[in-house]
Amino acid sequence: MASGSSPVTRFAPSPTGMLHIGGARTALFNWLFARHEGGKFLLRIEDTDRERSTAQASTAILDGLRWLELEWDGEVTCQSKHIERHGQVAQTLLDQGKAYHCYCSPEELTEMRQRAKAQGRPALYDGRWRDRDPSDAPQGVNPVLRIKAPRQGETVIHDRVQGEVRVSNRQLDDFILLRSDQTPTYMLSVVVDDHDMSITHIIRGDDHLTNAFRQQVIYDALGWGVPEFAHIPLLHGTDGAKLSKRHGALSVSAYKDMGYLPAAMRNYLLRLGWSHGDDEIISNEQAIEWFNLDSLGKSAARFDIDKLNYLNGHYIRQLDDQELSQDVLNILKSTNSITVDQTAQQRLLAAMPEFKQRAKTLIELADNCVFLVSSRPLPLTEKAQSQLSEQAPALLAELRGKLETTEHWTAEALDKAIRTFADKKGLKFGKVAQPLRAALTGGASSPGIFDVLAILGREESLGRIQDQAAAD
RNA sequence: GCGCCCUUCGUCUAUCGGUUAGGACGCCAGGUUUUCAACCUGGAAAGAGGAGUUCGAUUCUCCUAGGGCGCGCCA
Repeated sequence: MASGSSPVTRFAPSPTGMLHIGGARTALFNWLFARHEGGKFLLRIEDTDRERSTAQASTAILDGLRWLELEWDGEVTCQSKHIERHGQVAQTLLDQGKAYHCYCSPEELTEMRQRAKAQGRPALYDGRWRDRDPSDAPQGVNPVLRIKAPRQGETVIHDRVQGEVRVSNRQLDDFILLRSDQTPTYMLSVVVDDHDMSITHIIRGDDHLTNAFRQQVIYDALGWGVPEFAHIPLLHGTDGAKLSKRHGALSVSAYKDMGYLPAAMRNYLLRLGWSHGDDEIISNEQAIEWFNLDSLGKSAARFDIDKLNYLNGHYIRQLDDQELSQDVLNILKSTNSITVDQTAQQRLLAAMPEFKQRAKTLIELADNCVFLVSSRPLPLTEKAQSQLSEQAPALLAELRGKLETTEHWTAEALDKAIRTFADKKGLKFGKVAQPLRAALTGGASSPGIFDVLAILGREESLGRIQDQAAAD
């Protein structure tokens, strides 16, 4: 049983695709539990399906975990390395009469299931080779090895999330341990590996809940203690359907590309199925301090991008300006083919305190920053063009003359100068600010106009105003 | 078909038999204002349905409905 003072959890993905957010959350919970308990968080790649496993998927999963900053302990284990050991365990089961060979063909099994379904019985293997004399074995057929599952009574698992779950053994059949090519099945491999790796807590999606019964049967046959189970509810897409690739870009790397922060992602995922009273914004430290299995919910949750956006905005505002401007710089370089020189870099850094207040994602932040590093003359959006119609060019020409004489190019001084200018002209401040904004940014919305002016600097600002001002 | 799991505002959730059913996102209104955000204030918004247990059920039990998962020589 899971006694002892140092729990060991594991995340055991099969390398058949990207790490999606459902898997990411499972990893997060395992990681948090291990960190909270001062135990270990191990990573095991379940690659026994040679057909579908790929090295790329393996790499993608590892990259996803690294991005989320979920550090695993020790070396990554590959299940395929333990095949020999799995075979040995199967052999002892056979030797002890707890497993047997079955010579059924796939067609025979399919027919068996179909008939059972049609008759309203569970679609299970009927155990026809269980007590059959081995001398009946057909020639030239490689048998599979099946476990002798109990036929009476019931199998009970104690789950930290689901409670005590019991099922009649009539619902369990003599499932396969070793395929006809002698390779172990998932059911055997997980049990042996979890045991050999001294896993104390198995935290995984509740799509494995019914597997747990079968695994319990193996544990019992082997006389091994069973780890603690915690089957967490699955994540659903926005529409309530199962999370799948069809429901949008749901791999972890896709969220990275969309400009989400790992901290936001972790916070969001944590609150999907786990709670700590009314707390919503939970730091990594708090999460580790607070995480427990008892506060896990039992029902499936839908993915809600709005809330992720909100959290991401929050964490962007928390981020260090230096780090943030570097992120923005990288995005701008890769997406806008803009040459970002020294001044542009300085502008970005100077812009961060203001600009980070108004972005939900890194991508949005970078978009908002583009005008800072664009070279003159700026392209104008439709809205900017309308702001620059009629009297605006003349107004800007006049304003430019005024600003040229401004001694100190600071937000404070410019504030004063422009307000005075508007007053003298008998204009509402906005009537001056909007055309100015259009000239400076090429758009109709931006952070405070004085900040923009200060960030762009005297020369660039005056130049941009000049571009849109009426000729003398 | 058989089995298991789930069901509180649109969404994520709190509630460990007694609450005006709380918070958050989103939404609406107002404030701030120089645009967009951010921020502040206020508002609308929920116990799937039905039985039972109980002085009293969102909370416990059962049934129904709906949803999910599993039933592979996949993991």
